[in-house]
Amino acid sequence: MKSKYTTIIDIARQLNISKSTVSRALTGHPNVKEHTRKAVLELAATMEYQRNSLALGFSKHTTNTIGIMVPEFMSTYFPSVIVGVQDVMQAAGYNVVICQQNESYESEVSNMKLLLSYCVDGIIVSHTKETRNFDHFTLAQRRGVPLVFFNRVPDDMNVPNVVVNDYEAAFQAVEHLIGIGRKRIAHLAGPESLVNTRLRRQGYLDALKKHGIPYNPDLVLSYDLTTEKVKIYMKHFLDLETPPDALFAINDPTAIAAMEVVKAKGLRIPEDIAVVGFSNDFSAQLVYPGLTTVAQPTADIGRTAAEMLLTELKAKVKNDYSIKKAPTVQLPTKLIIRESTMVKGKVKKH
Amino acid sequence: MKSKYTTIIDIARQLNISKSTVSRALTGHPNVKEHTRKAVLELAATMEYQRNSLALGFSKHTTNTIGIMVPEFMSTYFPSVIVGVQDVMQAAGYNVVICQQNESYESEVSNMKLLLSYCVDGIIVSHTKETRNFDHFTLAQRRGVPLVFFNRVPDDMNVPNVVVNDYEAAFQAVEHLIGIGRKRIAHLAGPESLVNTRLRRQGYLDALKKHGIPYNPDLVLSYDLTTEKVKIYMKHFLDLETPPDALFAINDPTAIAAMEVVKAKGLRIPEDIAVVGFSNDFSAQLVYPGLTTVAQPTADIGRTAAEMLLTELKAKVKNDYSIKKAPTVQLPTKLIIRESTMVKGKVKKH
DNA sequence: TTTTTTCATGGGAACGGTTCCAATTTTTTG
DNA sequence: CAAAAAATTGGAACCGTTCCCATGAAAAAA
Repeated sequence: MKSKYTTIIDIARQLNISKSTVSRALTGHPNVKEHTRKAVLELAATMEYQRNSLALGFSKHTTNTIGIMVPEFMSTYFPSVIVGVQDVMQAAGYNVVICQQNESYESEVSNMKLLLSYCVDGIIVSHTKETRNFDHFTLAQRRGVPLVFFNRVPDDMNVPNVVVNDYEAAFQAVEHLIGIGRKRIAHLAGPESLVNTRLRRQGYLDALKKHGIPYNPDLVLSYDLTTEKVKIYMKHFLDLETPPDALFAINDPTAIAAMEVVKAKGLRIPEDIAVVGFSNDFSAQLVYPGLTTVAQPTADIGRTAAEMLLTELKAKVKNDYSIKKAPTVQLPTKLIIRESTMVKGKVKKH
Repeated sequence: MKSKYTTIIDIARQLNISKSTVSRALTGHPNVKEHTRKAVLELAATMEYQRNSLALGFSKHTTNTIGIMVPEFMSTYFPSVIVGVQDVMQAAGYNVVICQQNESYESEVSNMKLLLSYCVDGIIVSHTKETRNFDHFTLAQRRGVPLVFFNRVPDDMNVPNVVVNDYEAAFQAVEHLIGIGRKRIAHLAGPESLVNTRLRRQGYLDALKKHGIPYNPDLVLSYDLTTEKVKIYMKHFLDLETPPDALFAINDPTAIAAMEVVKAKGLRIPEDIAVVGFSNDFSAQLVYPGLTTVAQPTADIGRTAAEMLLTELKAKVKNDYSIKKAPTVQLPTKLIIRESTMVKGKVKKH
């Protein structure tokens, strides 16, 4: 049995015209007689004709589709970036397919191959916490498929990217903790592989230095972003001879998991330990007490990344393969102060 | 300039053999001399050959890729279903692409066309709250592309689906509210278009009936699942002459938004108003007070849907287009009782 | 050694669409 | 009304891969 799909050949046969004419009629080519065009369009509708994108992409080597790949989406950060991306790309007439690596390097490589083998026109991506080898990304570049990174950006690739000033934001966050009188500020950092980890930690270190607080290596731990580890490390902090009086966490899930430990131990937030997170996840406002955190303009990050990709796509069409420095856009963050760092009476009442 | 992609023809030319042999060597066909196979594989590696899935899918009319489409992913429900789906499908050797409708019918139709035009082998889907016309889904069926629905299932389509017993779960949730002595139980229902809305409301109604509580239409409002509306409707409930003493919300985001209103008004939860949500979103345990809710086995829902799709795909290969009733799998829910309905002293201390 | 079978390879059609070029028809112009 | 120009249409190549069929070579059987 033949395929159930209607093809332009089926239409051509029925109308006794050539498939070229059918193709022209369907794509809106000017040189088709009105009468013919109408007949084709009508028959196409009744036969439920739908253009085969595989055949099209195959022959044109371009698909009008872009991919976005995110390492996870259990927090609201990545989903909301995606919504921003879809916003812009759909308005520009592009389709968007989403891939998720589940924080697995292997998954990332295979998703990348999937996207490339389907000839997407461009890819917006944030890499996993495991990624140390970037060959699968440079491959895309060699193939002429433009990439735009956001949030997690490989530091030795010349590639357009959208980020926030992690260093500055972390600096401010820690300065805020110092401002409310904290001296023993612990830091739960992320995996070394992420730029964010390094930048935020540097911000932490420099804020301490500026205010004359000596750096205490016992109070800084890098970890792999799994909930179990937070619990272990936070317990470790609390069991120190002189435990910390504040925590700056690499992100909100970390902060929230740490808060659980603090509360379970019967300590008060912020009185005993003030806590600051990062990214202003939706849950930051829900948790008790409300979590002070660095807000990122997630939807804007998505929109900006999408616009940068559109620029790349246009440049590519014009064959403008200039080997200049790839653009970086830095969007502003904002420290959102909530109860987890409000000491003087001003605690939200429930 | 030629395409930057390496093709089997490039390899064939370099090795001075035919493309058929190259193809066979690459796909692991048995009838290739070991010597030849090795040469091909080596050259393919050095030339960074990567099979063009468009050409492949185009010629075979099957792509080894499935699509999953979800209406939104700002809550943890859908992302965690997706993870379950990926789990099973990747193990079965399938690629997974994700689409998001953003609760827009238009987006749903265009995503559906996108997936079909890319010849995905099957689609797992939950429709938007706006969807009333299901032609874009029956089209897939007519094309022989198997569908599996979950959570939001069109009620007049004979299609495999994975659900929970919304009716029973709602019944239990409301019975629980009655059990703690509530008589004026309000219900914020979802849009009429969703089966879930209707089933959960029926559960609500029948629980009231069973316990001899007369149904009060003033206490039931259907709404469109937008946060602004919750606020308006919840205020409306609280301004009633005799306001409700409990709320059963269609889902957790609704419950949480409603709780905001209650707290802003200075009322206590659960003393003045007890609240129950649905789905056990990650935020349900974070919000203060902890939200009583109906837990759904999200990852299992995803895994089950994926397995059903695999069954469909196998049946299709065997040409087993039996026109029997499509299977429905109902997975168990569990009422998670938290502080938002704990009256007798047992309130979690912070 | 001859015949048969198996193995390895090459050739070419097919998949569905676009696009260029040539051919035909229609329209315009002289 | 014939010639030129423009509009419309058909034919064929092309995109990368698989797969069927044919062919030739090598191995096994007679």
